[in-house]
This record gives sequence, structure tokens and C-alpha cells, in this order.
Amino acid sequence: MKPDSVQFAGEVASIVSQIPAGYVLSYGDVAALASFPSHARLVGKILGNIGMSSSVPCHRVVNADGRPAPHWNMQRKLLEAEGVEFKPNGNVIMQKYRWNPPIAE
DNA sequence: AAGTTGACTTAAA
DNA sequence: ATTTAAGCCAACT
Repeated sequence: MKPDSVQFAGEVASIVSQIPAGYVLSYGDVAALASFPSHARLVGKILGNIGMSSSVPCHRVVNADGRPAPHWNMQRKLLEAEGVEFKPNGNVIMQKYRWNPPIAE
């Protein structure tokens, strides 16, 4: 099934909105939760689109390394405000702050 | 229509 | 540690 941008965006927005403060999720994870494990890149694009005009906490979504988006600077600061710690190299401590999502079906 | 790009991921050099 | 390669697939040019 092809991901309708509307549906996919809706799923992504819904999932990202459910991320509790102090936790992060990778694009791949969000994509997988949205039922499209191979559209991690699309998640980023969608967040870029909706994040500017929606209440979706797009700052809680990072890449698989736990590193904030390459285009957006304040993200790290926002995560720090959520209580997320960073490694000296600038990566989030994923093994500790990676959100454990509810078992979806 | 065809080629390029990218807020990705994993692996390898 | 960093860079490259390749897989990935919708959106963009």
C-alpha cells in the first residue's frame, strides 16, 4: 500500500505527539510505528512540514544515532529542557532515553 | 518523464 | 574518529 501523504502525516503526527517528555524516538521507529518501516526519510520531511504549524513535538524525534536534525539547531536545547542528557559528542544517550512505545497492532 | 534530493539506516573501509 | 557505499522510497526539479 502506498502511503498517502495525508494518512502518513497523520500517523506520524499522532505517534510523535504520544512521545512523553524526556524521551526520544528515531525516524525509523516513528516510520515503523506509522506502519512504514522504510519511510524514515519521509518522516523527517513530514515533521519539517507540520512541525512549523502544529503542536507536534518534532524535537523529540532524532536520527538513529540520537543526534538532532542537521538543519535545526535549537532542537538540542529543547531536548535538554525535557531532561534528556547528551553525550559529549552531541548525541542523545539513546539506550537510556529511547521511548518504549506501547504495543501497537 | 527522468533525474536528483533527503530531518534515514546499516554496514564497511 | 570520519567518510563512502548501498539500500531505501516518496517528494521535488
